[in-house]
Amino acid sequence: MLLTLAARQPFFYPAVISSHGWPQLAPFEWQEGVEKLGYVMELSNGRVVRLEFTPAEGGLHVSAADSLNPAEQEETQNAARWMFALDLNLEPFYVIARQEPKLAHAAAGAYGRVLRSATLFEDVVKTILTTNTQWGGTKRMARGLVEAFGAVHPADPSRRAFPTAARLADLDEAALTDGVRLGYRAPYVLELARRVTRGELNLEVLKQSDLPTAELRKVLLGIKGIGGYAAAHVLLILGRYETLPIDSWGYKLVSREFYGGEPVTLAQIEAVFERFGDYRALAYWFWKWG
DNA sequence: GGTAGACCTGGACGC
DNA sequence: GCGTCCAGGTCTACC
Repeated sequence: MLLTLAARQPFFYPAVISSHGWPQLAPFEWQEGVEKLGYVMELSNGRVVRLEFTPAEGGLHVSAADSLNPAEQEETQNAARWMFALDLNLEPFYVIARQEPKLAHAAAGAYGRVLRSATLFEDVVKTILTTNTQWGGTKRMARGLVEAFGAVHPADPSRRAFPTAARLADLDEAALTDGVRLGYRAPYVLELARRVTRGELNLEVLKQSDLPTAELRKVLLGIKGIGGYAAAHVLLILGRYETLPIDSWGYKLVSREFYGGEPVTLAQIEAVFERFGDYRALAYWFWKWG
């Protein structure tokens, strides 16, 4: 199966790939040199497919070795549109970016789309895995979850999808601490999976939510393990850019760039980016540091 | 509302 | 090989 999906212009495939570290997290599989992003996805009917994303003229190619029926094709297509934010209109951001030398590259190179996973559940879990650990730890934990609990691709048992909330909800905590070594994050992931499975928290509706960003942020902060940084990161994924996802590295960058290396507070960082209004998180995320 | 300490892991380092 | 220290956000208890 090969689909060609048109993107709202401007669209630049490498800009999405390099938007953050997600291509390095299972079940993504980035193939350097051939510009190919693999992804194993469990469809709503339980079927596991392996997709490959490559750049196309004006958009994105989505290919699968598996043959898909029309409903499966539609689900795959919708997932790809979401993951690459093909319909996102970033022109208001580019208008701002063109006026700031440190952001001009973003407008010229169509930066601003942030790669997403197929489900918001997967992205929230991965965001929890980025907290209070180094990047190597995040990769290890994501890989561990996929290898231990992801649904197997039938034609290639070495490849698995990201585990669904329902699959994780059935586990006991020891499976996540002793098995995947999530550490103290294990109860957070477990509680999130159980809330989603019980229907107490519907993350997927947040993708299209009309809630004001402040309300959306409250919902995210209600998830154990999601604090200020993580909520802002999930909001960035959702296309809400009013809050800044500042981690400890971000403090260092802003300190060096704007405050002569002196220690800075979050309020000082927010003051720097306030002038970018509703697009301040994109301005921070794609700022040309140094 | 602000702050201190605990949480857990892997890596770096010294012995 | 072993022990110690540190980095990395969030939670909870406390003020």
